[in-house]
Amino acid sequence: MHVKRASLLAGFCRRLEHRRELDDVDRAAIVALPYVTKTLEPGAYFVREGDRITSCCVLIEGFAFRSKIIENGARQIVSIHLPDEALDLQNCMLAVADHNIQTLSRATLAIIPRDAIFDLIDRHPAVGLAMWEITLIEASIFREWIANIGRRPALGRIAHLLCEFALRAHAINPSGPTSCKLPMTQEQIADAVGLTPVHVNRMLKELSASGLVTMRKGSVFISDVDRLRASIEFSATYLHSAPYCG
Amino acid sequence: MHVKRASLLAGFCRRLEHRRELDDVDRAAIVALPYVTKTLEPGAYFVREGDRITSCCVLIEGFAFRSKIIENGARQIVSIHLPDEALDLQNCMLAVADHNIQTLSRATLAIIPRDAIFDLIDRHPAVGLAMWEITLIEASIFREWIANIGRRPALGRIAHLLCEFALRAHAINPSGPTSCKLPMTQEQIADAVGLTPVHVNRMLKELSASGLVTMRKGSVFISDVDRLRASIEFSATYLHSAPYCG
DNA sequence: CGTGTTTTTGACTTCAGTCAATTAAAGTGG
DNA sequence: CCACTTTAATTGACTGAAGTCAAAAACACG
Repeated sequence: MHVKRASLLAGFCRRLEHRRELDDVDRAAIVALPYVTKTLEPGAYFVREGDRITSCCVLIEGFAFRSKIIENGARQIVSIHLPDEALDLQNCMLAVADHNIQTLSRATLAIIPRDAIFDLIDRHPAVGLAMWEITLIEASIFREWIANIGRRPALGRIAHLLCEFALRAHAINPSGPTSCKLPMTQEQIADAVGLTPVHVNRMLKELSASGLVTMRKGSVFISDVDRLRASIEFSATYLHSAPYCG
Repeated sequence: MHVKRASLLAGFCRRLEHRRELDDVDRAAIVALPYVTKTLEPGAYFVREGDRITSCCVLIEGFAFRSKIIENGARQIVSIHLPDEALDLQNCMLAVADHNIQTLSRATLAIIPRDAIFDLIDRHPAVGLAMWEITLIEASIFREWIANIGRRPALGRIAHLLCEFALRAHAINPSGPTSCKLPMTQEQIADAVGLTPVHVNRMLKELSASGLVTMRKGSVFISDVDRLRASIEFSATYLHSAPYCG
């Protein structure tokens, strides 16, 4: 029997199918997308604000985040990305980047030429719709972050971030454990929730004292997701997600 | 000569064309979209978190905003809408609303059945792409709001909100004056920038003392947009907008 | 081991929140 | 047109959550 090497885009394809029913032709087209892979060290930039975008990256392995730098030099992280997510559909469609994209951990990407994406959308409307929906869910997450940063106290903000990450991570691998590791330093968490690293440290220690998380080696381990969720009355509707996320 | 009554969607159509070249057939299809109009009083809700969405509204006249309510009852406004903008393409595509939509001032809407939108996208891919781009720009604005709330001090946050509004308002009517009226109470501004009404009042008085704004009757008048922009080094790249907004 | 992050701590400051009362506007009805 | 109600804006005194600074400890890693 002939074994065909699986495209690294299979996971991405699965994510799309999650949103919209695709047929074999659609699936084949996604998996046949041309790409080159690249592996980056933690913290490496691969898109900077102002860049003209000529390709669209799918995160194959590892974690990444997007950020903005404001006038005074402060950084705000605006989203965190898990494997099999498209990192800059947003930038790609709009041609010029309005934010930076960086790796969190060591990560490998599949870099797809912009034209190939447009071509795919053109020939496979269902795929285009699925991609649109994915960007809409990202927008929903942005809204939740606005509310998180704008209206929740420090402890709740951090807990919310951790919950969201834990749920999204679990959604990738529903059969796995619910506890998980978020590979972010306290400084990065601070930049994601609009606090200072010192204050994040104080709050994390509180969560740690309640046995909800532990910290080690530039990562936070979320040990008791359920209790963490309950403690902040976390609602996952904004993730518009598959059943196991509701 | 036969005069055809113009569709109220002409402005919306123009907005789409701004993003993507459309042909006469596309244009005709947009303008021919079925709709009913509705006029709402200030503060009226027309979508609530959790609603199942069966239609998509275009704001014809007046202003509107979207908001979320968190566990403790606090409200966070996540976006502000101007005439000719689609108010819930986002919700519409995702079927269930993750946030509320309310009018700011008295407003009239064109309510378009969801199916008609899907049909339009289906038959006119260029229109679909233009709509997608519009939702992507909204996402870019969400990111900027995250950075605004997360990393700017109170005065800068408010000034940024005012600048953004002034620019977007001016973009609708480039020949008009740059000064403009934002029909929001100080409490609403507070909910948009993640502050308390009391503190917004203090900051607004500072801006007012510098001659940048005046307040009257539940509205803020932005009198000197250029100086306001300069004072916070406002950059409009995130609006991905037509030349006159850059 | 030594070096550079990352985390932790403590003392101190400040920006923004809270509370509560006052004033000012806008709208209503007689 | 004026009392009457309501909503929005304003003020001042006080509090407190989060920021700042700076130094020490703890890792992680070559």
